[in-house]
Amino acid sequence: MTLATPLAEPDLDALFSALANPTRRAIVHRLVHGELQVNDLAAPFNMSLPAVSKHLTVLEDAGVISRTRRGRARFCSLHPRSLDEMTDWIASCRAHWENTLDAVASYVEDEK
Amino acid sequence: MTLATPLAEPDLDALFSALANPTRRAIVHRLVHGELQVNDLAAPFNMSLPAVSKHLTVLEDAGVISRTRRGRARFCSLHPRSLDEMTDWIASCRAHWENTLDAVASYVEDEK
DNA sequence: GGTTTAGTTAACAATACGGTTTACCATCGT
DNA sequence: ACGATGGTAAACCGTATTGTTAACTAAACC
Repeated sequence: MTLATPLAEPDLDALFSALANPTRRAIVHRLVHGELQVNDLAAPFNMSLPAVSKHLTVLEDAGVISRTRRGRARFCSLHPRSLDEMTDWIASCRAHWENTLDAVASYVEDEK
Repeated sequence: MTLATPLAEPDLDALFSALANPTRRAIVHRLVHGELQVNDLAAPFNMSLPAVSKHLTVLEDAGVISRTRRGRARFCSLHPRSLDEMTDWIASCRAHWENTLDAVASYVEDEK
């Protein structure tokens, strides 16, 4: 039997909460087209640079992006692989769900 | 051109942050096997009933579950459809990303 | 060497989150 | 009618989140 107590899944905590913020999702969508330096990345957002920098830290800690220094600029790039962990979790839900549906279906079938 | 300013996506905010908590993910996983009344649902968790009740409210507001009253019990059931919105968002990222990879690949190809 | 450019760190404020305990309401059983 | 059961609401507390401004570090340019 599977345990209901929430076992530690710090990656998923960080991943889901990283993407729970619209600014951070917009950052991810911008980075999908290729790497950008922080200034260019931050330009369209209506907030201070430190605020954007903090969002980048959140995304980096969650493993969604990485920042590397080149000259005096920092370039941000996406780690799309990290998003797989989330879709895997959701897929595992759906798998169980569909098993349940199948079980119900076959039960109904047996009743006939 | 797509706008970088984060347009309102309240559903995604609520969905991602609903699943950013390990207790709430465990609740979802338990409900995947079928509906449960709040007491049974809450039993394995090492926290008070009001705490679980609040988590259920968060999940309900995010559209992940619904609670219906039958007698004096409240039964919780999953709305797996709601999870699609998240996977759609992630898929849209991946689609852009793969377009970018394709573009790079064909660029490299052209260079040869 | 001094100044500009790029970005982070620090300190702070307001609000949200996640838990508690107590009080409450509604339903069932006797 | 009354007590027990199932669950939510209210009030509260500590911590985390999201933003601000000001100060700082590091590379680039003249």
